[in-house]
Amino acid sequence: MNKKQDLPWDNPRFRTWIAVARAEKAIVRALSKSLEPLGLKIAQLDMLMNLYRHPGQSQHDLARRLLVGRSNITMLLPQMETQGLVRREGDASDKRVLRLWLTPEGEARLMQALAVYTELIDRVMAQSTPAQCEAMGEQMRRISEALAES
Amino acid sequence: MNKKQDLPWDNPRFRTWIAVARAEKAIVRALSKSLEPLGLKIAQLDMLMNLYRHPGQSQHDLARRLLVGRSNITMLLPQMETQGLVRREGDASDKRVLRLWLTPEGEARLMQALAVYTELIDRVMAQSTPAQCEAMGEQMRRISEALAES
DNA sequence: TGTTTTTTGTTCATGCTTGAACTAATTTTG
DNA sequence: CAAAATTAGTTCAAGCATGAACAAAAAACA
Repeated sequence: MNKKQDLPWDNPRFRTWIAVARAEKAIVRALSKSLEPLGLKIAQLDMLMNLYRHPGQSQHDLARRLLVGRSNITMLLPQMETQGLVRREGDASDKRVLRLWLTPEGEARLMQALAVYTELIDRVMAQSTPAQCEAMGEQMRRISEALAES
Repeated sequence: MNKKQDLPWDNPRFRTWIAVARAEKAIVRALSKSLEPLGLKIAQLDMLMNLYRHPGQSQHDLARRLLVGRSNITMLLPQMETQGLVRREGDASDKRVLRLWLTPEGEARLMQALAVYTELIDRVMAQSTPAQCEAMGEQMRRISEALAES
């Protein structure tokens, strides 16, 4: 009945999760700092990326894709519009929904930010081979699926 | 000059990072929900875990280990003391530092929470072999190191 | 058609985290 | 030893994310 053997620190899966959480936090901090000169926050960059890939989507869809609440989008959008990065337009056939598009300015800023972003990620993951990265990404996607089902 | 080839979505490392970030967010949400019945937030559990492994450490050390600001510790501690989970005591030889210990109650609560925690992690990572987990953890630790150096 | 239910977006109060400014204690330096 | 610099912890205001309550619009239903 050695209690220590039951502690999660001896559990490989648990130790891995701790490492993931710490690395994620460190990357987020580093990315925040790197984006500062561009006048962008991570949440804003996430929005820009999503709007680039899914132009004209509604606020509801955007919230779902970003895994945030709808109110979050509402609170964030005015800043983006003020900066001239995003354009918001009412849907013709459904007066409830507002559809979102990147402005040319928004797309340009996104490209600048992506350069910074990929530089950081490439640097940070440089010590893993592409195959190792691919394997890791696959495991992570399985985790997301496992949690989405429940 | 195909612009698309420069986009990060085609970059394996970048795609891996996106998967990591999404999985991390999903796990954090799930863990939050699971801890609710125990009356613990994740930040509090992190504190308990750290105090279990490093009893008597100062608030400054704790903040550094948790990768949070010192003020964060100051703001969080009163709740923990009120709940009777943590004991705070002035250092004899240095009147600036306050040292922290788990109470028996705190240790008991920690053990309950760890059971919930490991159950979640084990379930979520069940589709990866221990070897795969170990490899992933190793890569993540390398990332943390890469960021700590810079 | 008229009533109920669902959906979209907003508002607002709450809680968490942060960083800057501050006090007190300690260490370093001249 | 005295002055300056550093360190530990606190306070406070600001920024963000969240969820509940709400209004308007649309869809489902009878």
